[in-house]
Amino acid sequence: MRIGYPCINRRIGCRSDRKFRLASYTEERFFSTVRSNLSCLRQILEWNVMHDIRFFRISSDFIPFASHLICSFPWQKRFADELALIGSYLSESGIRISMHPDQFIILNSPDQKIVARSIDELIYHADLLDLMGLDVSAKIQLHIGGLYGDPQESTARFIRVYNHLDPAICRRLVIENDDQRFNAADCLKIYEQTGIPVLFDVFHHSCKNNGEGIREMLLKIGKTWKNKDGIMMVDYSSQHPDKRPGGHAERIDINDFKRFLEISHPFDMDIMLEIKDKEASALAAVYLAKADPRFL
DNA sequence: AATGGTCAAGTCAGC
DNA sequence: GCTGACTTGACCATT
Repeated sequence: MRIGYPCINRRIGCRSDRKFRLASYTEERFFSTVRSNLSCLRQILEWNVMHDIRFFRISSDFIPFASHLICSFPWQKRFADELALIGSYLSESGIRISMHPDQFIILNSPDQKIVARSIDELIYHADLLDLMGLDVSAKIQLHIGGLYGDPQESTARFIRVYNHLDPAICRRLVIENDDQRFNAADCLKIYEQTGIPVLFDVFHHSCKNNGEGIREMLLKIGKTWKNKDGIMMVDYSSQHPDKRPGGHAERIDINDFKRFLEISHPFDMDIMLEIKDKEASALAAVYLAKADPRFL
């Protein structure tokens, strides 16, 4: 079991998700931003290793505008060496990576232009992980998309698009239940028709479910991950007391997390903490897990 | 130097 | 039909 956090380390003093405005795009700006993101990612990863955190989500902004028309810079070639270097560090340190394209990436949109742009963005994600030389256990997690007033047809559209995707995307893509539209059971149905592993978001499941328990879901979902995919990834968070249902907590609720570990024991999984204070909660979670020999 | 409106992209609920 | 949430800060024009 690994524990990780997404994209940002708040105490290290640099960011690997720096970007800039489209209006100020220049090749120089692009180049220097990517270089700075590369250098910071390395620092974050080293900090993580020092603190026994071996699961990390790389921000989709790592290469800003990578899939945008404006970006004609051959970043794949220019940064191949640097990316390979990061990749060997990841492999030798046993760090697992995930990526999570954001809400604009929708494969089941009725609008072909949106689908085409989304696929371009997924190609960028796959390219990045490929250039790092990571095996296919490094995953790209995506929600199914919109309902468009007809969940069945929207699901069918997702599957049709998936069946025509580049294999470079397919081998890394996993689908995640969301808190409003497609729940874990919906994802499992899509798995049955496509074989796409399901990434279980425990918190989203508590927001939208068909009454299934967590253990029951973990048992089913664990089977959707084949050997080459690695052990299942799970997203964990808890409810922010003041926000709408689905709002992520500011800090980890350590008792709730402990309960989750106990409920999920002995399933082996890598847990991504989607909590606002990032590495701080990850430290607390790792500390807790280490204290109990059942979990490590 | 400080400020505050704005930022590539989509969907959907709520007004 | 428009705005805000999702996420989230930081960019950048204006003062």
